[in-house]
Amino acid sequence: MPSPSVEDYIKAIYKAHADNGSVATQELAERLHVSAPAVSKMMRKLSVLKLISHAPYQGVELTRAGEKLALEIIRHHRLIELYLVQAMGFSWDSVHEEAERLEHHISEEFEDKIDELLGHPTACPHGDPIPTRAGTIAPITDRPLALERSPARLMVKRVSDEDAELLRHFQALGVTPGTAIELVTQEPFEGPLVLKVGGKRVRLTPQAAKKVFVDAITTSEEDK
Amino acid sequence: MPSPSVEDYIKAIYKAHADNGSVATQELAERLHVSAPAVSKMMRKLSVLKLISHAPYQGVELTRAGEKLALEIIRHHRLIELYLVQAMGFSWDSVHEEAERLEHHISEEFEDKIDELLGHPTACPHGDPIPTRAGTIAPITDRPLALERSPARLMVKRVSDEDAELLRHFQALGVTPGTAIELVTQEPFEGPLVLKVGGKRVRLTPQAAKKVFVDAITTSEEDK
DNA sequence: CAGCACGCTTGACTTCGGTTAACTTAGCTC
DNA sequence: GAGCTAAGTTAACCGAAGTCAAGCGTGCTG
Repeated sequence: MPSPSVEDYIKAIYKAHADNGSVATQELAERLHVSAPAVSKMMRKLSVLKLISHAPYQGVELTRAGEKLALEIIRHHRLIELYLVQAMGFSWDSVHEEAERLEHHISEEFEDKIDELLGHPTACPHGDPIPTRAGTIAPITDRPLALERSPARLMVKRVSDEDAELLRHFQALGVTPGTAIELVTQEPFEGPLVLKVGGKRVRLTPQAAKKVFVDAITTSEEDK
Repeated sequence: MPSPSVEDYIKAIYKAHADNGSVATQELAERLHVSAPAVSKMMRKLSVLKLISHAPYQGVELTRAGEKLALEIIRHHRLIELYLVQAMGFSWDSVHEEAERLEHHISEEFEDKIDELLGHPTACPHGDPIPTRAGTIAPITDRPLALERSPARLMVKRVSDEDAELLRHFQALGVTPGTAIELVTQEPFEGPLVLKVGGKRVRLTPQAAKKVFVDAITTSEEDK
């Protein structure tokens, strides 16, 4: 059974890969709040464990075993987040940290139980897909709202879960997963985006809009 | 914030004290499945942390700070156990291990939330009292069933939670906290105790009867 | 294409929690 | 009260995961 530390590294590699495509030593160091040498050393260890493939000075890549482990931890994380929100009444801005700790310490039975109690959900409170037990995950099709350039009707799919402050802001604006919004315009000189959310006009800085992920509205969602 | 390891030692000291009155190095080593030297070293550390007072070769005693820490961990443990059973539908013989891990990793907010969701309970599924947040605990008044010598009507208060097999046995017999039982007799030569539980006669080995804790029946419980 | 800067890795050391082996100490037995 | 035994402690060491300082490698820049 891998240590929490190993799990954190594997998860960070998975996320860096998903976010950037690349996985640099330094980036992992920043994500994990450790020094670069700590990362280098751990990479060797993970190589030996066959969780990554790693040619020194080149990048790092998860093996299938590493990916499965990453997805299992992420599954734990997202199921826990959703359970905390839906079953226990926590607010969506307060569950990330708790899940971050608990994800390393729950049993398979616990995982299965909350999955069952939640009715086999497919997304966490922030809209991220929940991996299956088998180690697969729905592909991401959404794009950052910040990249949308022309007015359009859009569906909020996900928001970044790591900044509680920002999550409260999104909630106050009504920008939450499953909400249909309309991008009206962007104010000049990299100014805020102007949106229509539930009939109200709201403004969102480009910074914040990077953390909101949207998709074109599908016909089945038209009734919103 | 103390490490899980420190918490485990403090909890073991508390329990050894409660069970035996004394706290020997060797006993802690057995309870924690570590070597005696590991205990010795940790005792020095806990002394420095002012969680215990420890004169070498003499026993060890929790300070008030140590006791508070022990009670906080035990509170976590018992609240988690109860939540797993009552809110999530786990069986009472399967929750000890899960609680053993999770007790070290939940936040104060989580602790408060389950306390609230459970309606500020006073006992875990095995009948052990739940310490308060302030670090107090209801005194134990029950005695091991194995020590009862004469026929009597008794109330099951607690059962030991550490052996899942035994818990299933107790459940099958109907010997659970809150159940009134009647001690009929003990068969000769340290034979099993004969009980009446819910109208049925059942037999319990002295070994098992050591793990059941009973009290005289109070008038308010007469209606059972 | 030489040189250099930056990023990555190696090396030497720390802390934490554990081990085994060797040695004290307390308390019991004669 | 001397001596032994069992329990407790100290010493030397290990592995995990981290640190800082120093040394490589890659690839961009002039």
